[in-house]
Amino acid sequence: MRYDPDHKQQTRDRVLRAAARAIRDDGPHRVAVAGVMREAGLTHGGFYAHFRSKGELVAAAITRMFDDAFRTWQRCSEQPDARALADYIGLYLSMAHRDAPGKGCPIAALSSDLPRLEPESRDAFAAGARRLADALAQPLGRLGHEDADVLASSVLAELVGAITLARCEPSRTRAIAHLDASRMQLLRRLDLNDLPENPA
Amino acid sequence: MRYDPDHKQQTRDRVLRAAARAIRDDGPHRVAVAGVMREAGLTHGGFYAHFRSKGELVAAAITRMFDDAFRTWQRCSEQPDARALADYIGLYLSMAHRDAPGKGCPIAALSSDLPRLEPESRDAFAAGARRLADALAQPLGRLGHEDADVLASSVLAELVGAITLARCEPSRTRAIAHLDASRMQLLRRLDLNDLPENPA
DNA sequence: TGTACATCAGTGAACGCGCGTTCACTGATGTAC
DNA sequence: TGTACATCAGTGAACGCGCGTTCACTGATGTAC
Repeated sequence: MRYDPDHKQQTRDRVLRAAARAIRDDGPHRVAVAGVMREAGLTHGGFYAHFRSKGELVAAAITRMFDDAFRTWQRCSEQPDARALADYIGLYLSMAHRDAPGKGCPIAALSSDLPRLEPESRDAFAAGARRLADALAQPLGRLGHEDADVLASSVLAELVGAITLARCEPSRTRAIAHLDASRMQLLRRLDLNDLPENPA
Repeated sequence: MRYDPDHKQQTRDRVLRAAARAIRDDGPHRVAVAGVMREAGLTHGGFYAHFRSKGELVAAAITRMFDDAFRTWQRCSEQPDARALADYIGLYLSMAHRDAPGKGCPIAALSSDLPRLEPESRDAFAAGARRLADALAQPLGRLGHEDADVLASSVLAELVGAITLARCEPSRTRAIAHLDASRMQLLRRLDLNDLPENPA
């Protein structure tokens, strides 16, 4: 081994990170291999030393996005259940999230591209989405909600839909209205309205 | 005028119909002008007699999609308010809708492509989405819900999100579970559970 | 009614461009001696 | 410690392909006489 054994792995990671952002921002079909490599500080020719094809990159990047998304949830879930849910809803339905698809939830960022991707990517995506839905169900169950799985699916649906509507709306005022509407309805549905205001 | 004065208009309509389906199924960036023209029974060269650019086609097709989507709602809304809402929710959250993005709701079919489109298309899209949200608010208001606009936004978000989750899920069983979960939650939220079963 | 003609919707070859992919090469690195 | 060397991550020119767009042309049509 001529180079640090971690060297290649680190490069691959840089490429993946660049891809995960670019794919969410520009869509899997508009992202170009050369552009991703450039963002990672490399030239396009070296790409195939790390991935067998663009499709393989997309699938790997999707897995990575969901790992990041799950980490966001985990940070919230270090708090008590009600607080965790309310905080996650607040983060998810924020204008910061609306304005930065490249750093946000892969479901919202890639939803309509998904049916058009290769099976490899679709499976990575489905696994990530299930993991997130399952994670949300746990505090809901502990808080005494019946059919926590059903409720979690419904909550995730409203989160995804609300950020989608907010992103489709060029007017910032109206985008905020969509986010606020779903936040209010979700907090009411989940009985989280009596929480003290979050300083963050 | 050598041809029937409607002739060119009819051709343009055929192209638009083909584009509206293809754009929803394959995404605006994967749709090729030549393919749309072929589906309309023409060759690609004639395209520019009808549209100034592919971007103009996409914007016009988006307007058309929302006209179709709005007509679906209007058919439901010929019934009493509660029935109209329940039927629309049932149609929207059906596996038939999940399996045919090309004939379904443009918001769900194009959501993540939208931030990447030209302003012309974005504006056509926003106008269509507002029209649908406003339409849903009316029966909700008449049924006595406070803040009908807020509720309509929240309902539309859950509809869009649920069909999105169902389309991201390769397993049909799990896709049905997502649709059922949101249908149950929506009917409960809107107090539509005591309606007699719909024969359709 | 019949014929020559003007119109213009539609045709298809051609263009430049960006993309995914390949491949012969480079040069920085750690190792063997 | 110093030098020759083998490795291999990364380079960049080149490829074929599909796409959006252009344009000179065709031929079916209704009209003028």
